[in-house]
Amino acid sequence: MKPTVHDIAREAGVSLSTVDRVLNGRADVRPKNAERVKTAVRKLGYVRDTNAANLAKKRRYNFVFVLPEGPISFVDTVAAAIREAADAQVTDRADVEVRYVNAADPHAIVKCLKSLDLGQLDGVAIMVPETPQVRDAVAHIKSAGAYVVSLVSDLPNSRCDHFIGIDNFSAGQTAGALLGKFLRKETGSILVTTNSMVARDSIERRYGLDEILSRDFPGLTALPTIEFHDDSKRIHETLERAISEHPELRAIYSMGSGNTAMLDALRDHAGEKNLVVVAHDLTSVTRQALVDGDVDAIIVQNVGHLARSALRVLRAKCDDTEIYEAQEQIRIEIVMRENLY
Amino acid sequence: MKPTVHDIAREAGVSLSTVDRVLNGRADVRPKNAERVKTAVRKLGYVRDTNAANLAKKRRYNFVFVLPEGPISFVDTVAAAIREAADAQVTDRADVEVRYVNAADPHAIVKCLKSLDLGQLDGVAIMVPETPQVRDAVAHIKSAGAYVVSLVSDLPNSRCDHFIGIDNFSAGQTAGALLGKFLRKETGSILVTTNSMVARDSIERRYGLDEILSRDFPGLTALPTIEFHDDSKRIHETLERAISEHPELRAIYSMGSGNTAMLDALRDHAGEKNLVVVAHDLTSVTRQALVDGDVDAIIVQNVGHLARSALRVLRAKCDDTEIYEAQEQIRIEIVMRENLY
DNA sequence: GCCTATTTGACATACGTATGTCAAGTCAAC
DNA sequence: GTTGACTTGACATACGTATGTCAAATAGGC
Repeated sequence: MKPTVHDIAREAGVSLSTVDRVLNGRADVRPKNAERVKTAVRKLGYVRDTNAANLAKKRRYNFVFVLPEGPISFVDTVAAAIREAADAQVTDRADVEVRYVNAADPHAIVKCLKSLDLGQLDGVAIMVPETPQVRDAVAHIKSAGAYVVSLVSDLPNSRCDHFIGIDNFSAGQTAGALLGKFLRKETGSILVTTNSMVARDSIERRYGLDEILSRDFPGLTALPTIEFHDDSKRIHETLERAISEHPELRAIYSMGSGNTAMLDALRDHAGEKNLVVVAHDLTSVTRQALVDGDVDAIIVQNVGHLARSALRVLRAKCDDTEIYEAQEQIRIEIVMRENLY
Repeated sequence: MKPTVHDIAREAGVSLSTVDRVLNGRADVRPKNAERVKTAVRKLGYVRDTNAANLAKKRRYNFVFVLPEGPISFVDTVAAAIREAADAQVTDRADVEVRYVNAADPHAIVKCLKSLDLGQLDGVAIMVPETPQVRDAVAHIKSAGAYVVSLVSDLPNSRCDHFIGIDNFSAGQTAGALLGKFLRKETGSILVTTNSMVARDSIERRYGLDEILSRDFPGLTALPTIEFHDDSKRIHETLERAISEHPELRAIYSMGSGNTAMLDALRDHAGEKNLVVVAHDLTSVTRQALVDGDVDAIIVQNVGHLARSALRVLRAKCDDTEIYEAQEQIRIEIVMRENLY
């Protein structure tokens, strides 16, 4: 039988009230008695029944997700996953709200974070680039007693409670290894594209790619990263030029958002080149491209897992409960047409 | 505010007792009143608070896992994952026991299944091949009110409540696609090995492989499957012969257990051939082989996910709660050195 | 040893559900 | 209209925890 507070009281030779005061820090307790309670807790291996406690407290968890706004289809899939997870039983007692900010504007991000009702808030998951202002806002939220996790892109200098996402350096390595193996005996160059290198993600992926290519696939050269800042004309021109200027072009690695334009351009300009294509993130566009055979493989972080993990981690933090790391580890998945889900 | 049984009673104009009788089928209730309760439930969208109910009932869940015994390292990883999941908070209120049977002996399996204390049992997850006897035993367990899920290998003709595992046909397709893409412009043959084709898994994977090769990679031919029945000498000889007899050999696909022997043999006999190797299941052996570069990619079903999923599904069945399909979907993962976890 | 401030314990109530007892109510058949 | 069988409602208790009230116990300062 699991010990209860009653057992603790008996073991410690104090009353239930005192046990409660120690466990919940509700009033001054003489050090001697506090120590006896703590000893009894350790001795009996007491762990609070969070469900019963939540029942008694009528506990609700208030969580907010802050996502970048704009026409980024990956973010849409994340948002959908959050809503689905919030609806499912995974999140009893949790109210979750999704807010959007202009991620390119640190000021706007901070404004959004400052506008949170810290009295109500239990935790927030944020998916924005790190800036000093964001770092301060995170600290502010934490000082108010709420928990903060970063989602998808890490905020290494902010004191977040957890990071929910993949290691982008490894993701870049994985892409590089895939490209290298797909091009096994071939040599040539790889076109690397992204919407913007401002996002830390792309930078890290690029590092990972370069590292693995130079170490394991010296016959392959990655061309300088092309950024096309939501400009589909630019990607068309760039791709066209790259194909004509680089007859040795063998592959394309699309590192981040903006797959749509890249894939459109690819269809127009590279029909006969038979390029190997690796992209990131499973969206309706990349999904279709996989099915059509326009993309060979996609590097994926499962958005359902991201959403559920963020919620579980925030809850665990609120409950001061251990995080089940094995479950919260977001894996770098490789998806091809055959294991598409 | 979520409606409670009190709200239902008020809405239906009956007493709490009657609501309880209807909700838990505890006694005869006049049809008219039963209908009023059910209507109120629907109208208010009442859902039972399982945590509160479990608290009141002092509910415990009794689950048993039945795994194949013998020196199968994949099974060891599954068992470890089950124990880890059972220890973690994921499984409050659950007692889980792991039993081993000789999976090659249908009689032994049935004996094990019959020996379960059906009075205590709430659910069982079984990882054994399907036979008519097993099918009957499953039916027997179910008729006693316990739930049954199949783990890793499906029992399509038994009336299990759920299957926790991957689609092995798709897994074979995935392996085929990987091999095809790794060998992009090459032609030649692929050696296919397994410990035993008795297991349905291997058969399905082989079908998937053949399907994808003939459709998408006609230049590649899969040789007849070699079974080596726990005989490491046989795999050595076979591999040696295959390499000498098939100069066009390009790759090896190890479909199931027995990777150890296969990899040993590979190191001895195929040093200079530079074969592409795809195997199944992440064990200490395949993990090391990945790191050493002896294997190019591994098709994985995450054992932690398998274990947690089995437990969640069994609970959901016991609670008559909806299964969160998106979460329970076991993915066919592709693991290379770079995204190894 | 007394006074006061602090600490403690006993008790009650609650959360949402389960389950039992027993008296009161309702119904159908005679 | 009465009987007996069935159905219902009121109430009590419980699960493990939280939280409040108030009187009693205790410690420390004198």
